[in-house]
Amino acid sequence: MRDKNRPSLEDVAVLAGVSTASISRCINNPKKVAEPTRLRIQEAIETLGYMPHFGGRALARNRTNTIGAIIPTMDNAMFASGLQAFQETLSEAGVTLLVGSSNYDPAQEFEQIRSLLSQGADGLLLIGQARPKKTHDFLAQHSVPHVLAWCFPKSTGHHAVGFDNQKSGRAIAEHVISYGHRKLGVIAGLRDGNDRAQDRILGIQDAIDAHPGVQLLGLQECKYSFEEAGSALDDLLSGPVHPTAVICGSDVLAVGAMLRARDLGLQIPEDISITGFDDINLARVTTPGLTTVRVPQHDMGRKAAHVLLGLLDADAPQSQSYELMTTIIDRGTLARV
Amino acid sequence: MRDKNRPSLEDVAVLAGVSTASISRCINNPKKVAEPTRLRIQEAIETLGYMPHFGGRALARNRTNTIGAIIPTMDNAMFASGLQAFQETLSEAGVTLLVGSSNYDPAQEFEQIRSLLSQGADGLLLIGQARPKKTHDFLAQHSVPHVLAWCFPKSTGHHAVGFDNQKSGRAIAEHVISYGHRKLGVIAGLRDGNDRAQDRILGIQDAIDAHPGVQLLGLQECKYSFEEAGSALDDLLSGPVHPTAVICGSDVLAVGAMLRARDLGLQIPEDISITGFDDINLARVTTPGLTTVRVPQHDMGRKAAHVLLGLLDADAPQSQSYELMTTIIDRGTLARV
DNA sequence: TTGTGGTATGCAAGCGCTTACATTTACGCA
DNA sequence: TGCGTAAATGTAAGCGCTTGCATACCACAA
Repeated sequence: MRDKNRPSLEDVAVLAGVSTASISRCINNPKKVAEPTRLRIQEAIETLGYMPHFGGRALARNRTNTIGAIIPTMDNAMFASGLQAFQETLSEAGVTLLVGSSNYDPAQEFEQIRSLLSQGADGLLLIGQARPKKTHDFLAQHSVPHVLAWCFPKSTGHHAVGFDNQKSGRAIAEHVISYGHRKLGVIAGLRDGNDRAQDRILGIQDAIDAHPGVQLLGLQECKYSFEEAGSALDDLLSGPVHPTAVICGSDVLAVGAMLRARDLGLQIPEDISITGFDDINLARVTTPGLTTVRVPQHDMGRKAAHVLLGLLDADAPQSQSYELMTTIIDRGTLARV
Repeated sequence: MRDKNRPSLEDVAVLAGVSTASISRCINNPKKVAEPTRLRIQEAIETLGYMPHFGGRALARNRTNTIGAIIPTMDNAMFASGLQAFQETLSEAGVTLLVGSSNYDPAQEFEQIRSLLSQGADGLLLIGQARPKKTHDFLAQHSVPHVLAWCFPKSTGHHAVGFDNQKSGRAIAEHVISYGHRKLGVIAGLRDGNDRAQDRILGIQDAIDAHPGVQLLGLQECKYSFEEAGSALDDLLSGPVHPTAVICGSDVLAVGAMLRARDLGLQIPEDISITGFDDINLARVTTPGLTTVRVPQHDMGRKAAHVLLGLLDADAPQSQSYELMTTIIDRGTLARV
């Protein structure tokens, strides 16, 4: 099994004329080694091109310095940019990122959790709070340090760095209502297994309930794609009464609806108002710009990394959860009526 | 060091009443174990919630089943979606993805290479071909299996899955010229250390050189952000003669230019034509839709994964390189003059 | 009965690194 | 000079898993 080409600690030790222990110390805790020895060792490492063997190290330390993240998909800029910030922050701390994707499927998520864990992840970043009991049990059984992002559960004992989807959903709906809209439509992501989508809808519903006279003419669920959102808009417009505003559960959905509306010859926002959620790049680019809810993706990623690192650092002050605030960005897709 | 809570092979062996060797075999090669034993073992594994220890396994096998990818940034949907496809494909093969990002900086890339390798990556996905000698030497010294994506070098002995940036750059420029444009401007990414940006420019230059009468009025390099691209457009428009078309090195740049053009009160494409490169979601969403070069991001990610997996599989037919084709997508930002 | 070949399992030697503990060395001070 | 102490280094025992080799067992043929 031994790889003849790869130098081991042993080899370095021989070259430098010291024991393997000293090399190890020199690498992990340079102060414990005398200056001249250290130089000799460093030179040996250099000339041999030595790199510690990951397996050996992980075995001896029972720690990999690796953290896993499982997100629905990197195809949504939302998660991609959060992940980018997450990775950068980990990297600064010398920790490496393992990535898995679930495609919004709890079963796949479970598999990825298993997989990343068996790859030695010391901790995990997970999106949202809703998951099958099986998954929860698994995390508990193995006492996996993990933090949840993109949500902020009030109750559970999980660590979380995110925002309150329901509150934010309510906020954007209130905003729409405050513009005078009374007949609303909603295009949301598939709720099943997706608490973020679910909570946003709940929030919207809250707002509607709080305003007598405001009615929800239709609620469509669909996948996060332009095409599906377009069809959802079709359905919303198929009834006898049309909504004056369509609140969408994500920017991708909103943009899909906008594209379809344009194809139908509808002016935005004159003929129909549309709002998004997330504030990804797309939202800045449409004409008119998309009125949406800004989610602090980078902050979330960065902060989640800090919390997770804190969780793994035995002598760090116990990490907390952080609730981040969302804000409404008014661009041009919401009209006053 | 021993983690009291974590069951080891030993524990399972005791419970199942067999040797550790059988357990190991049962996990890695079930056929080598008799039916009844296998069931007994599986039950033991189940009740203990046993999961193989990564370090032990990596040490014994000298293989981690992990592959690293280092991309400039996930903040660009271009790379994010390629990475998504890459990850999915690896996952199907039971391989886990490690991610590093370089922010277009060769030094950072080198660090990430070191880092991922020392985390045990069996192979690497890298973007583009241009890198410092130091990096090349390092890869060679450690004989790291790797494949290059987003490029298709003709000469080197590297494995690659990508496309010819120069050819594609030339193609889009020819396209623009064929529409009658004679006064061109270019907004490109920073060339330094970025062969994709560089090659695209070379291709554009090729096309210009091949058409006497066509002139390049200005070439701006900038970071991949809307704002910088906007400023670049300003600069392009600051001369006495304005370009009738601006060829951009990426969709992000093109969209940035479009936004600025709009702010300046210019109609696209009547007053100025703009083209992109990549064909990310953004390009479908602008008004009018962005005329751009489609890069098969998903295919590239998927194929790169296959090639890399092939490289690592000792008894696989030797993997090849693949050149993928780009196509020009005509939307609405290119006018005939 | 014995021999033969195949299959199922166990034994034990690593894989490369870390670290508790033992040993050596150097130095200051009585 | 001798002793105590601290700093530097060495020794060796694991960490959990894989795997070549040895062993045990069984069915069948001679």
